[in-house]
Amino acid sequence: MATGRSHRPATRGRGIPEATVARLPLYLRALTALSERSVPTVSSEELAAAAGVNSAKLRKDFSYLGSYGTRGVGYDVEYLVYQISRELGLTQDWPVVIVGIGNLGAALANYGGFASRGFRVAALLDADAGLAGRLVAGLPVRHIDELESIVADNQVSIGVIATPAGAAQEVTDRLVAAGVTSILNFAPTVLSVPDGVDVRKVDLSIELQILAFHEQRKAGEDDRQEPDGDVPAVMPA
Amino acid sequence: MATGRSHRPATRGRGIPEATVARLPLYLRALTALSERSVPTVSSEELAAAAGVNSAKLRKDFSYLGSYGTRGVGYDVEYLVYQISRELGLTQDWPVVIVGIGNLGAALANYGGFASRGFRVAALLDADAGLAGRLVAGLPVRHIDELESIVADNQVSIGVIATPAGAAQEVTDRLVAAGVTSILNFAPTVLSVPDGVDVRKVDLSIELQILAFHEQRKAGEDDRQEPDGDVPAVMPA
DNA sequence: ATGTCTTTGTGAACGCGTGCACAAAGATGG
DNA sequence: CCATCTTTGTGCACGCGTTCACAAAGACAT
Ligand SMILES: NC(=O)c1ccc[n+]([C@@H]2O[C@H](COP(=O)([O-])OP(=O)(O)OC[C@H]3O[C@@H](n4cnc5c(N)ncnc54)[C@H](O)[C@@H]3O)[C@@H](O)[C@H]2O)c1
Ligand SMILES: NC(=O)c1ccc[n+]([C@@H]2O[C@H](COP(=O)([O-])OP(=O)(O)OC[C@H]3O[C@@H](n4cnc5c(N)ncnc54)[C@H](O)[C@@H]3O)[C@@H](O)[C@H]2O)c1
Repeated sequence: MATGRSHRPATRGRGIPEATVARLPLYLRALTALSERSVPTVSSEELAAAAGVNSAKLRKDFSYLGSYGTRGVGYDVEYLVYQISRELGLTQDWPVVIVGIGNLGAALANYGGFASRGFRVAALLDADAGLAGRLVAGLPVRHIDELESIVADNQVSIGVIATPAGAAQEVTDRLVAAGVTSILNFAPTVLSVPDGVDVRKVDLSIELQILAFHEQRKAGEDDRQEPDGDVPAVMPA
Repeated sequence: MATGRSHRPATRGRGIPEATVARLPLYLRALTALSERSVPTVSSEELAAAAGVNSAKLRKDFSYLGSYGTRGVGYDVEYLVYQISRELGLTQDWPVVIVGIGNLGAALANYGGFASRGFRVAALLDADAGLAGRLVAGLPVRHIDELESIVADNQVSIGVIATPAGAAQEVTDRLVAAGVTSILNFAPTVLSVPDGVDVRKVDLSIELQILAFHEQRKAGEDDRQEPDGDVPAVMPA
């Protein structure tokens, strides 16, 4: 596994910073709303406000894509929608499989935001044979044993995992072996994958704990109840 | 709104870096698993592997909490679980309300990971009068008009929004007015809140788009089908 | 054509986060 | 009590991301 750090001039032609990539969908959403209202152009200031970011940041982000603005006027909404869509790869169709059709998996299957951006649910998979054939969001749940053939037949490259944590690594291994190279993981586990496979995780529990941390700090600034004292002396040997 | 940037020595006493805070729940999860297996101590190397991070990073993270390790041995699992829990504010109970009990909201209500870390669902709220009284995960859905009294009576400081995007800002305003100061938002919208209120968002659609970007780049490295040429000339005036 | 006014695109400075590499701490064995 | 060996805690350097601030580009009016 070559680290490949030596060359790579930080920011180059196709080299869009990760932080910028993460914001492009945000801009796209704001632009789509403007497009639906038939707004022809927006300034970086307006668009930044709509997306909830700093305008200088937005301009720098766009500068990585090229010079698509017109000074004194702003950005052409339709053109920018197209450019960002193309950059994100949304001009093509992305078949997705969802594995684990329980509470969360079913909610995801019903989620309209999937189809709206070129993501098509190719199949719903579950290990529970009792679920097989049942319709969820208009699609039949299929047995996990069909995973390999479904991924191959539909050229699925993105998998969503909504199984219990204990099954997530096994499912991941099967997805990767079948040819999936991007995984969105909702199970609270660290997944290990080979190089070349991307994993992103969504973890509700972590988000809540981060909120709790800040919440506690806010409260502590007023109360200042226990500076340090009452820590149970559970010190190790 | 004072920016308050001038002083603030980057990292101080209670000043734990945000990136570290975001990793503490990860460490806590790994440590809890070790605790259940009655493992007494772990080295930074082992724990880092379990949490999927670099061991130096883990040690630096812990150094912000204090010196809880023993050189030559490692960290005492139970003690560390306690320290991290305390730091995250998980030694106390956090009542939470979930607003919008549709597909996603119901899945969240059913999620076991909530209660497991001191988060208690105080109420489920929905605007649909038809849902009122119906049991979801053992709790009755209550009408959104009860929001203010429920938040006040239960001292709720954390709210979860799972309504459609169009309703999210209005719900946010009501939550904030009622006293909620932390919001976890699942609706695909930018929320504006007053200073002192924290918002974290979970956005499935954005995650998928980020995956698609990298997926496209991977494919492009082999194919290199369209270098630039066939871009429709939709250039603005 | 010329001037004014708006807004982009970016150079530069700064701060945060990451990871290396190592000195010091302390456990453990003789 | 000393030597050895493991593992922590952290100084340091580096790179990424953010923000400021401004020159230049260009629209638009006269
Ligand atoms: N429900 C939530 O709001 C929520 C929130 C955050 C995270 N999560 C996580 O998402 C995951 C799913 O949550 P849920 O509430 O839907 O659980 P669930 O128990 O309702 O559903 C899990 C589904 O996965 C299936 N499954 C189990 N093993 C499988 C395997 N090896 N292959 C394929 N399918 C398998 C089960 O048959 C079941 O249908 C869990 O890891 C949970 O921790 C859930
Ligand atoms: N389902 C998913 O997997 C998923 C994934 C990502 C994001 N989201 C987002 O989460 C939100 C909910 O998704 P869903 O699939 O559960 O939708 P849903 O339509 O099933 O549920 C929405 C619920 O909110 C209630 N509601 C509407 N207006 C309200 C108001 N003003 N106050 C209180 N309740 C109100 C509705 O009565 C309904 O019960 C949406 O914004 C969606 O974009 C959903």
